[in-house]
Amino acid sequence: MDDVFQALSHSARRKILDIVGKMPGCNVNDVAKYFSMSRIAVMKHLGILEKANLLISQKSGRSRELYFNVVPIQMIYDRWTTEYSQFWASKLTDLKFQTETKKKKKK
Amino acid sequence: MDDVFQALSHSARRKILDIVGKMPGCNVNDVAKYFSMSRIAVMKHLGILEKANLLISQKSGRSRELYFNVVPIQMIYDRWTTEYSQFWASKLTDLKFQTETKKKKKK
DNA sequence: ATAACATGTAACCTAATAGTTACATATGAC
DNA sequence: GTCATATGTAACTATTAGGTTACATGTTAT
Repeated sequence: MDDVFQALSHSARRKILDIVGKMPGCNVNDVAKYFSMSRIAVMKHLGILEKANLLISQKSGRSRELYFNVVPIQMIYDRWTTEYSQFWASKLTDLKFQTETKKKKKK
Repeated sequence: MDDVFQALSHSARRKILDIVGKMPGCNVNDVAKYFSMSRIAVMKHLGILEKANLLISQKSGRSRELYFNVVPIQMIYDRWTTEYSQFWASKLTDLKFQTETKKKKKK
């Protein structure tokens, strides 16, 4: 679980997930074009995502096809909707917490 | 958003959230008792959680009362249920897209 | 065969994490 | 006031993260 959260903690990696999610089967260079950092840096991010099982890759010829895997996210979703379900109902009605956090909300 | 995922990426911090969630208003030492690491290390974790807005603290006398805040988690939940909703139902997409996207990279 | 392309590996640098110990400050009990 | 308690701050260390450039390997096209 650490790996998944760690992988998702970097905006570049979440962006990669969005890109691959919209372009299933795209390769490393396709993804790297969206970033200003070097291709090697992108590959390291891909490696982290793959280690967290959020990406699946498959070699095809000289290129590597990338696929987004939603299962680990589903796992986290399940944890939150079960273990934290008690807080969802209670805190949603308490508007004090929401207004406090509304300003500092960013992407 | 980086802060929230980063905060959740360490199992000790997720454990802290569980502890504080079950003991609202508990203080730093109460939490530290659950860990073998030093109190200062625990305080650093608390600081990270507080910076991510997952914890709210309030001084009361000589101790600090801790509360779990579910709002940032709800924010993430919203993102996943909206942006990734396409993947939830059917995570297997046909392979038509990948051939199309690869041709477009002609330049 | 050779050139262009896609990916992989190695070595290196800087900054942030995660932890420690030692000391300082503030408060409640007596 | 004195002392135990609860928290806070400072300084240090080791490891990991995130990035770079240079070079190597494998594959497709001409």
